[in-house]
Amino acid sequence: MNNKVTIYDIAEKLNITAATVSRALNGNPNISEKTRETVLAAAKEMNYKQNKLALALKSGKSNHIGVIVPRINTNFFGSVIRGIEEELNAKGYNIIICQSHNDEEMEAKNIETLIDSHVDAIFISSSSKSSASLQKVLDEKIPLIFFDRRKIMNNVSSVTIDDFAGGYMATKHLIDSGCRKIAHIISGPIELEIFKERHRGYQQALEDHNIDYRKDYVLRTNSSIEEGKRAVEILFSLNEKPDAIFSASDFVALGAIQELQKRGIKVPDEVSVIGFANEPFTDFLELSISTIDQFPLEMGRTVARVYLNQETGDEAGGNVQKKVVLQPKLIARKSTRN
Amino acid sequence: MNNKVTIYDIAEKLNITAATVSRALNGNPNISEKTRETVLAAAKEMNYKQNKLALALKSGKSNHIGVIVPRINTNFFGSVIRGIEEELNAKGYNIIICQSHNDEEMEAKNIETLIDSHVDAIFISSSSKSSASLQKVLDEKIPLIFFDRRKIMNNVSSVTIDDFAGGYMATKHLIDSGCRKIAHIISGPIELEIFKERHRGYQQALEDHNIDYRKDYVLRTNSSIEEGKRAVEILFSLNEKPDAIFSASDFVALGAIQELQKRGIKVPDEVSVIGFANEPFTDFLELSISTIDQFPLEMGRTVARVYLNQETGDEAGGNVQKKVVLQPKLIARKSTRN
DNA sequence: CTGTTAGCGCCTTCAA
DNA sequence: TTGAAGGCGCTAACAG
Repeated sequence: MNNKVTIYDIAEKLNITAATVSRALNGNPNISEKTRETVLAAAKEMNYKQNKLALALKSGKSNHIGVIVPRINTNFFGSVIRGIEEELNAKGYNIIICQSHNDEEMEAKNIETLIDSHVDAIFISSSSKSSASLQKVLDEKIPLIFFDRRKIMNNVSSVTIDDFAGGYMATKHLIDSGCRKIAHIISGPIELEIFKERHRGYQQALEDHNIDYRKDYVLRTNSSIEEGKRAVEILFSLNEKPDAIFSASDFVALGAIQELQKRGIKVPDEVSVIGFANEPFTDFLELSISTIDQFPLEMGRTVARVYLNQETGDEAGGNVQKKVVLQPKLIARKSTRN
Repeated sequence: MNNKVTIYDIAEKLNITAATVSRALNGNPNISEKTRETVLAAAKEMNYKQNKLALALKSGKSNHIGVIVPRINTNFFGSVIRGIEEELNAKGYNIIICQSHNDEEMEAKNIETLIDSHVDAIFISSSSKSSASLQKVLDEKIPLIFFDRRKIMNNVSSVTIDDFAGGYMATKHLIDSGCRKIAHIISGPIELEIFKERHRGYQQALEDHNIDYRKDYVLRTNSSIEEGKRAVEILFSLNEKPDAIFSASDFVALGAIQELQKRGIKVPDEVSVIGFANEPFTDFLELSISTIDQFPLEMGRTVARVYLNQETGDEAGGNVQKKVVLQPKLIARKSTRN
């Protein structure tokens, strides 16, 4: 029952040559209608299946796409991947997923593996400061597309959200509700564009509303609940305590809220808190958390489409790379006043 | 800069033959130390990289493993995949992920694609009632391993948790805390083993404590927050209202709690609620949700190990398939009394 | 120890 | 319209 039927088997049975079988199977026009039908019938009957490995070797195209994310078990990345998959599966691609765990070395290794596997393209939300590994991808002439976390590189398409706008709208939302002493938690490596931009949006919003930027109101942490608690400890040991917190991560926002409540500080009445990413749990809580939606599913679909477009459009000529920027959306919930 | 160096290029440069190069590269003992060193040096210098596609075609082994899950963007499956990946990447495998969306047809299509891609094995948390597609995998002599949601098939290893025990301990926990009118929500297709088993555990616990099984206390839903709310609507329109709910899904448990609270029913004082899966959000809530932990990371790692073992152990002879059953753990939180 | 040959399964010129 | 031949890159069997 093991399926090892090749075009040679079909050819033999039909007393023709493998080349003809190949032609029939691939819709090559230089073949008589009759032979084509015969071949197709035989192929079906013999339960023939094209060996994609042979095809890949021959054509140099594997129909596999590599996707690298920091981690898979978060709603944001899970949804992006889902979007990519939906779009790409329909076109006959499979996706190979790698996790970098926010580690530059691991990411480099993932890239290595994917190149080795001859993927047709790599989509990445990069955790690297250096672009060395990424450059390798380009050197191999493998299309590279950034999503969410991009780096500045030539000839590389990207799909991101406008993190500056996200930071701005979060901060403005706090300001509009009357907050003036707004802290910001940079909940990830400041080297990454996304955090820089969110921070920049924060700064700009303050400036536009004539609020001084205070260095002691800006903290750097990792993205975890624990770190959110610690951040509050630090912020509330200051002489002048903040009346609002804009965290670049929902998890940190949650930790902050928990610590505030533990200290008997009322959210949002005394301190407003807003997060980033719209992870589902933010909506589950009794005190639901205001946040910024990044439309991950849409992002994933867009990444896939950008790739497909630039593949088919290549001959048209020239630079087809594209920088798509999606607009984030403020989701106002109970952890902030309105 | 495009890297197209083959063993022929190396051979040519060194005035030897490709076969010798291959031998040197693969640690074949039949070769002089001197040539080996020369080849290795040249390979490094020329930045040679083995073409895995050619290797795959030649050997019939792709070093890709297909993984099929209902959906990827849930903590449970995300973590399982993470566990699989950790273990398998280290051994040079890549994993290809497919989502079935709980749809039998989609799952069949995924299987088809993976077979076509010549994956070395398929790991699946199956959503199918029929085993037809799964049988195809076996017909192709591709190792198949179930995790979480298994089906009864010969020659197939599986890694699951003891869902019966999970259902039993959840129910017993409610009974121990004084509940007697315990409802059960089967939050998924009853055709799936996992739900049958959890239900059986529920029944057994009732029986062991001399509590009658009431059909009107057992509901079937999908796994969503909305369905949890609806379930409460139905249960609390009964004459004799339950004093506890055991849901086979955390999401449904959450919905149920929200609806109960909306109705002014105190959780856990008037009604206790326990879920299943230990999704992270269950611990984030102010009223944290009691649940059953399934150790997804461990499950993923185990699946990978079972595969690796049965691959290497094959020669040893005979049936190496294995049924691993992990023990779940009760996580008592605030949504139940203790 | 090394070279020659053949083949994994497919596609694609070049001839006929 | 079809056949013959060669090659994608690698490995393994058989000679020498």
